[in-house]
Amino acid sequence: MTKIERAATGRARSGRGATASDKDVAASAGRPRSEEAHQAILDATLALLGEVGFSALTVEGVAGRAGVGKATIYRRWASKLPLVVDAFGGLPALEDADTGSLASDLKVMLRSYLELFNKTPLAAVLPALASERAHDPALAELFDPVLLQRRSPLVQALERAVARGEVSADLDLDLAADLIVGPIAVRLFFTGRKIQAKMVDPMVDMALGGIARPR
Amino acid sequence: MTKIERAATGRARSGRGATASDKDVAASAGRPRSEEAHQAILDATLALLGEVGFSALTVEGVAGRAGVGKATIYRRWASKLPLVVDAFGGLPALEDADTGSLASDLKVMLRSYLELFNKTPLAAVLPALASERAHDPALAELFDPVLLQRRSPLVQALERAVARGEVSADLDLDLAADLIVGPIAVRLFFTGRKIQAKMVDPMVDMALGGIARPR
DNA sequence: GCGATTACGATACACTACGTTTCGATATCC
DNA sequence: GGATATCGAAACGTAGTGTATCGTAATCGC
Repeated sequence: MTKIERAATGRARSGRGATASDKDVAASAGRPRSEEAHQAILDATLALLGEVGFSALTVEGVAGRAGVGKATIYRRWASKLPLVVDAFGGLPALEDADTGSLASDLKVMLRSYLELFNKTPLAAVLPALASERAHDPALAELFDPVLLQRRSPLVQALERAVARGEVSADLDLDLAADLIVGPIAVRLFFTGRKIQAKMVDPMVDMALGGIARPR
Repeated sequence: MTKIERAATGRARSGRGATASDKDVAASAGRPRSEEAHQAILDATLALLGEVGFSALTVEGVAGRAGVGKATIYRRWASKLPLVVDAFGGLPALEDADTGSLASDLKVMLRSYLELFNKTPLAAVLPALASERAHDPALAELFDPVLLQRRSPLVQALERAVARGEVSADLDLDLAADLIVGPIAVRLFFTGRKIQAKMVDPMVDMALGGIARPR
């Protein structure tokens, strides 16, 4: 037994929801899959993503860091890609904020979102997965719903604003959400231009000018 | 000699501008580097990027497609990354359009830009390079200026609008440009949501609402 | 308890691509 | 015509992939 200490886990597999990227479901008899190993693999994946980035990430490296055999990883994920998708799914997403006004909601949410980019390897994961999904339909199926779900708090804030009459009811909320996160995505991913926390207010204000109903 | 037919090229190296990703400048004597090989390599790189994407792109594959030895590639580019950056630089960029109004300029430019994504492997190249630049400062130095220069027509259109008084003179043009391209980037790269040509008008109108001076 | 079953970490394997180096041949400069 | 640098081709060591197999360990059904 290695560095992973195993506690009694009962029926281990039932402890987590299927992620659709698990390679196959194990039979009911025999030794259950180690939940500790599973989490150690995901943790090591995220840590290495932050340290070396996506393309330099190797399954061998993850196995070594997690104190796990390579076969244990391949038993659960078919390749590096779905593994990273799963690890990505474990990263914190946008936290909803309901402060009473759309502008304030957005500013709070985006400020805390920017912090996530400093704490997590989000900036390394997102563009890497995006570049793969174009040529891998199977990956797109895994990745797209996870991604869209991550920005749902943004859409919820917009829906509240519609209910309050802050924005027009016939607004395309999906497009509006893209308008809000677009500048951040462009700046963070495609160029090295840092985003200061104090830049959030003008960004939101500029986006809102186009979204809010004319006063 | 393979499929590359070599014409008389004179001093080959002087025919193209240094791209800063050339590995080293050759001395003045001896056989000059083949300009045909150079172009064949870049063409093959772009073709393969479109076919198999970035991560599945191999230098061996490029050499084979270009009818060139691997050493010929490594003599000019240190690795796959700067090669792709150079090939990326050869892709067509935004075409400036000066129609008299900002809204019209943007709509024309973005519509033709969308066509580029259907004709070129832009969607495969951009996120891939973006994900690498975060962990490769040398790549960032090559990539960032090329990328920023590619959207300069957008900024020029905004400057014309400022001169015409269409938008406020104290507008942050850089941020405004991000607001315009942001939704397109998010939709094209991070999700599979296609962008119809008829969606350009509402996108521009929504962005402009925040950018244009209140009427 | 006890045997059947399954996962465990470790290791060996064939395979592929990388990036380097060597080769004889070829093209250009001086 | 000699010096020099590039050419395409091929071989090389290195590293990671994904599979298979080892003996061990954990859980189930009985």
